[in-house]
Amino acid sequence: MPRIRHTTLTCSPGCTVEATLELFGGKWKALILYHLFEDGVLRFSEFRRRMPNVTQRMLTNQLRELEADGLISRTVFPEVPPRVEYELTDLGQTLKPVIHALKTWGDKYAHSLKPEKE
Amino acid sequence: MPRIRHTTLTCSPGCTVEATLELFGGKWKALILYHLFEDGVLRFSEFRRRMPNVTQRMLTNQLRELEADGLISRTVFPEVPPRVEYELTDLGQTLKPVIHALKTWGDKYAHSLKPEKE
DNA sequence: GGGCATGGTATCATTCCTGACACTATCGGC
DNA sequence: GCCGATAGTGTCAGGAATGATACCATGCCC
Repeated sequence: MPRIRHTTLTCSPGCTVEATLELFGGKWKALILYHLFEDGVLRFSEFRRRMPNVTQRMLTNQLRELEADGLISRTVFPEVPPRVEYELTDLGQTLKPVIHALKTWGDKYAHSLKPEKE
Repeated sequence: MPRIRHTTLTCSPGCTVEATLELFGGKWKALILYHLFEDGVLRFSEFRRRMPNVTQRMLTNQLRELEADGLISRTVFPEVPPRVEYELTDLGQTLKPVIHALKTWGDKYAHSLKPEKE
């Protein structure tokens, strides 16, 4: 449903860069992954607390897409009130250096960007 | 004009991740940067050859945004036919490890993604 | 004097992303 | 029997991101 996936990877030598980016290019996905790297396991409501300006619908969406891509797993506990836990899959774990690189760069250079609007 | 920039970086601990992503989250920006890391200096037409399925308008757009963010520089040579060269700024150079991380991950794992559509 | 190359712009359409808001189920506690 | 908590879903709408297409200026070459 989101952007067209380049599964063939034949477009160009740098195509895998594109492909990787499409995995967590969603507006909140990188943040979701980041929090999972920090905390390990998170419930839906814990995400909401960490990311207050994300609507419930968006959060669900992004989580589902990450799940569909095999980066995170979703475990439902049949309790009342319901409990759902999200954590990284093995594949998701491999993204750690990538997210880490993003974070490191951001911490270092984000302040040196020309302000735009806000 | 694009996504709202988080210049304040006060939203959350992982906000810089977001901020970084917004720099090259454009559909073709990462690819542009990648090619610049590979080739050093590129003319407009050389980008077009390397990325045939990007329209001229999009390419111009993305290049201008990267320039506005201070990641690449644009040099016009007053010749005929005109010549314009793009290269990474010092700030742009610092993104190398990030793009590299994306590429490395993609090369390793992109094939193991569930195919979607295409 | 027509065609080509370069590096674009302008305009319009469409598709996709994102957000607001309302609504649902269940069970326990008061 | 009403409220709250949790983890959502459904529908609608607005705006942003992207694409298609056509157009422009210049000077050289033939």
